[in-house]
Amino acid sequence: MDLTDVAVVRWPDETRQLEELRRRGVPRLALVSPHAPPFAPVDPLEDWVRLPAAPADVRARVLTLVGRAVQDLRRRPELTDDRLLRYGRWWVALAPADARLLAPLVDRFGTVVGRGELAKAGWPDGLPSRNSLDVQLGRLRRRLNGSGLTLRTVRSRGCVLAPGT
Amino acid sequence: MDLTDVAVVRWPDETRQLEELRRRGVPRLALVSPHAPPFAPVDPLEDWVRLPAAPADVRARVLTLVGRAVQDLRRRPELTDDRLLRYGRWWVALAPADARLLAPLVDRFGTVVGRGELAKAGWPDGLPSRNSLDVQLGRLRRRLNGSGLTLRTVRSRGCVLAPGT
DNA sequence: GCACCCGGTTCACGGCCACGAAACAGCGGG
DNA sequence: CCCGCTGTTTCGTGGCCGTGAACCGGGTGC
Repeated sequence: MDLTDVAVVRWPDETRQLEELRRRGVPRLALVSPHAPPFAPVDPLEDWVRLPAAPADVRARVLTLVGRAVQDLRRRPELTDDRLLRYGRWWVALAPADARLLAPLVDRFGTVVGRGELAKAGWPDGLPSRNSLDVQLGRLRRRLNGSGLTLRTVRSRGCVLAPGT
Repeated sequence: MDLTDVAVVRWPDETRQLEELRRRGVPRLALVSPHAPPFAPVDPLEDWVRLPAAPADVRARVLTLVGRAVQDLRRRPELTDDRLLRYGRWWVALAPADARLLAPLVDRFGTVVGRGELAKAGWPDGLPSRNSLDVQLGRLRRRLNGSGLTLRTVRSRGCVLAPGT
């Protein structure tokens, strides 16, 4: 996600294109003609600037939109079959145990997954020891360092994987 | 919520005021000096316009901010049954006691909940001590720090959970 | 004006228990 | 042979929650 992912259109000349972009949810900047009435953005992924405008100002607005779009893109992590965990640009290769453990957490991203369920997912035929789940969770946590993802525990309920550091 | 609820500051001259407004979550528009570098909004409740600007343009941007602020006020917190409290992007895991106590407050968001009701919700089988409700409320308050939610007391009436800092 | 109380806030403390980190050892694959 | 993966143990720590006490501002009665 970078500058080129923001659409820039003239307004009101390119109203049709603008509507198409809105429909597709593309972040967009309207360059408003000198004598046109003021613009009214329909969502935070839309901005406008009155012409004539300094290139630096246009660029700044585009950057703001990129920032918001990235926020938005960081919706969900993705766990592939070959144990790659992706989150935005970031990724790691996971150990088999970590991947099994993570599957339900990614699946129910942002909501609580009970310890029982985690245990079942990580060790389909019975937990080896009462503490190994905690240890494995610790390792998983360490592996998520710098990812923008957090594995937080909800005491006596389970764990939740969510955005945040 | 109307035009007057949006703060307008000059930038970079009134940077201090701007920071205060950010801290308080007030929607704000920066009027950027002709030769200052471009501005970088920190959230969707912040916008900017390069001077000189037509009054109609400034007004349009203020209106946009008002619209977003209204959206923001409409937001309600959500308390899941595994003790996650969400409010917009923000969330916490709650302790069991906090969750019980919070339930009626979320339920009747923005209106006063009597102490008696709170006590009953938090301790279904009798309050342990005269002051434990207050203590627990204090802890809950602390937990809501930075959430955009406030737990305010209405003397001799009860408490109200509402947006604000 | 003064003492007093009432409702509310904050602090520190302690017991309990769930988690979490570190360290070590066995295993297996490249 | 080395390294990464995984299980096990041990110990520490930090969250949770009740309790007592100090404190504070605003009434209220004298």
